[in-house]
Amino acid sequence: MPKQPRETTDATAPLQLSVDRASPVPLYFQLSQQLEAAIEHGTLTPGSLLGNEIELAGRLGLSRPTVRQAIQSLVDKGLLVRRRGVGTQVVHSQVKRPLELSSLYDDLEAAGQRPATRVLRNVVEPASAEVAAALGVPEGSDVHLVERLRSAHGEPMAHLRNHLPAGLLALDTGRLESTGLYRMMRNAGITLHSARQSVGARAAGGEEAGLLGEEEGAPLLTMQRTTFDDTGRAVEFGSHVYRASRYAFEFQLLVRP
Amino acid sequence: MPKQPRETTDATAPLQLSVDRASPVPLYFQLSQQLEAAIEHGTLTPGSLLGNEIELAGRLGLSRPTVRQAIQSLVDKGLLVRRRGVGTQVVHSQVKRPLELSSLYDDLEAAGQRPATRVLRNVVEPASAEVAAALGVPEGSDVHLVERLRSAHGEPMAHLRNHLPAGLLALDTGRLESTGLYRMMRNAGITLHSARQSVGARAAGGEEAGLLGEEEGAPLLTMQRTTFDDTGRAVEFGSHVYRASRYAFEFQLLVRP
DNA sequence: GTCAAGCATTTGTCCTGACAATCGAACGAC
DNA sequence: GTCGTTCGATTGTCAGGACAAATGCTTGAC
Repeated sequence: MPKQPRETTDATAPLQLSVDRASPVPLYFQLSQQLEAAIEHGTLTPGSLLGNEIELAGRLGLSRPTVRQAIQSLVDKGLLVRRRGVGTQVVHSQVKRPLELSSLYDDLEAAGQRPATRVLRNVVEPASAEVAAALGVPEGSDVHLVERLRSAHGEPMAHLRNHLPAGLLALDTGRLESTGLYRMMRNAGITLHSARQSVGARAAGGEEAGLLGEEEGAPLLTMQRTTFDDTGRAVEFGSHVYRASRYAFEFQLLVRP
Repeated sequence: MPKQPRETTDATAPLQLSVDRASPVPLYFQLSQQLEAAIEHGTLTPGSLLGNEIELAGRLGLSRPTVRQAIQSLVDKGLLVRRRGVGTQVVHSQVKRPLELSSLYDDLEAAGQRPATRVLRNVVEPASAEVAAALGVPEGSDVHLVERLRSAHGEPMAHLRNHLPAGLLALDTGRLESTGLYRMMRNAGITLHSARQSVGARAAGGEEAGLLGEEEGAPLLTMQRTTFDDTGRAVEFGSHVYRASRYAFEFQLLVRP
């Protein structure tokens, strides 16, 4: 019998895919964005095959490496799975968003909570041993200390203490009260890259209980975090305390093979 | 004046790099491993230039895309930084290990703590609504429930409740007491891929306080986690409670650009 | 009927070649 | 001296081709 092509359900066949070669946006990125949108939107359903790379490249007028680069970026995000001899499938899960360096301000804002910030202290002081070690600066050298109380709906949520290397950023108190620290850093051209975090819990002491509006001894969620930019330089060391009754960390981990 | 080459400190020049074309290990992987080892070992110091890709390719008898693939994998791990027009540098930081899906058992063992596990329950039961939603199975269908108490140095550390889809894994009580759940899953050929976590804190209730050896009302660290394998299937849903006085989560986040 | 071998399909790896975009430094005009 | 300009160096993007390896189905042997 003459060859009968295997019954493949190429889910991209009916899909509107196109690239604009005049655009300055890289071709592989245009393609990966369209595929990601189709997955997000449900046009590409979980488990559906993507159609083989060579045919896809031909249909779009691209080379195979370019198509592969687009697909690979989505595989890295955990949205697609490739299997040799089989094809590329949309991942099967509830998993959607990749992990992000969570910013309390952004988290609250995304939840529609209208965060408010009160700056308690905004000073330059000599670095303690702990801060110096975390930031990788000499002990006793100048570092910024920013201490803030963050609320939502008028209720205190968290007490934030952050140390930053001096001179990294203009830390205007007004801006600190109207936006988040991470956003300020990004706007200053600092690209955040990685962070080392430690999350624990402890009972509230008398002073912080009063500050946060909790009973003494109430459980608090604590986080210490050192954040690094893309050159590996430490740009922030934070010691935060959250009211456990009002906040929990949510995040997603991707395992690198 | 005739061209004077820019003073580049190509740190790879004195480095012993070589690839074995007879090996079944991909060339780019051989190279990336050697570079990673050199970084880990300190032979490649933070901030040092890597030497340009074309020259490196020529020196090793490889093509540029292969070298790029090796370098890219290390960039993805956060060990290297590329800058157009400048070169590729070893990242500058304390950051070394990429993030991992932390396993309490492995964490304790790595810390030399000799973890011990007592299995409190190991049963199959119908899935509650919460568990069914987390695992993506029908409500009321069979799921495994494993409840364990984990100790170190004879002191209880954490109370672990895990739900798994029925039939995924043979959950032998003996093995559960001698190793970790994640290790069992990996040994069964399940490749863990991603996890969605929520970390919070609360005060200990009377029952769990007794179980963990804490006072009632003592702060506890809680974690809920759904883990997915590489096909996006949920393979585990855990609700864990840790003694805040004895444990904190440490992990590292990498930000995807 | 069952199991092994073969085959088509698809991704994985690797090569060569080309041009664009960006960065840093040297150079020159003022 | 200071500020643009130019230029070399380096990574970023893209093309097209070739072969290897794994998978799953089909076919054939027993």
